[in-house]
Amino acid sequence: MKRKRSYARQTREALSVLGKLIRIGRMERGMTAQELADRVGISRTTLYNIEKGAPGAEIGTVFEAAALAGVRLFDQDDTALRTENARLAEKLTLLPKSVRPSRTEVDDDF
Amino acid sequence: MKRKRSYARQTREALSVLGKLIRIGRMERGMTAQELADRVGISRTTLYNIEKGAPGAEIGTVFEAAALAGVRLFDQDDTALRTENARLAEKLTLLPKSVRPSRTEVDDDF
DNA sequence: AGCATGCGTCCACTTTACTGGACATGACTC
DNA sequence: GAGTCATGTCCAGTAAAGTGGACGCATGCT
Repeated sequence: MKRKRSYARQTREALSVLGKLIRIGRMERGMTAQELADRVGISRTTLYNIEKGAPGAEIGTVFEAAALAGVRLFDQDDTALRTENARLAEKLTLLPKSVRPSRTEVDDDF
Repeated sequence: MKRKRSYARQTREALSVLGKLIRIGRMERGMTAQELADRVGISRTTLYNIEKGAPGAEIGTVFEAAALAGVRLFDQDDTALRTENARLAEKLTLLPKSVRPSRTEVDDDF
């Protein structure tokens, strides 16, 4: 049977960071949670959990969401890894309390 | 209901690469599939699927396996990302057909 | 060669994540 | 303030992932 698991701190942090990267990438592209969820093919609830860093989500959907949000993942030559992520990561601490893509203009620098 | 999904090429590649990194890291540490599975708290079957790059696996267990196998994931300052992975990635193409950690010596350079 | 060990893979059963809907809250516009 | 839109969060039903066991095969040891 499937058991409830515990995760190392490093694992939880990685999940949290990836979730935030996805959220930042999504907002930068002016997508609502619903829009991204539709493109990935999951419910908004699940995307919300992914962005929160839930460990139970399927890795395929998480990676797909990341890809559609512009987050670089593991590549054959993983030199490409940092390029985009590093830029996004700079904004990790700037996450607004309640996030919502501006309706008046998109692609602002929030 | 849960639907069967399709994934972008980029997503499948990321999954495949991560799986291989885990396998390489595990072998470098002289761990059998069973040992790593036990430490993560999953079955050998599931670990096998993860190393194969199955998109359905839970991201928490995949990241945990990666952490225990020495693969660096997403960090707060993601400068650390490449260091270890780049070294492992050099061996991506050298994967032996049938893998098994040598019993006589561990930590060899294969 | 014979034996032991680890991997590749299948299957029926069980547990879990995903879903869709619903409701509250926060933020922006008029 | 009223109206709108996006997010935060909960829940019961349902489909899918995880499990343990089993079997064959490859590899390494003696």
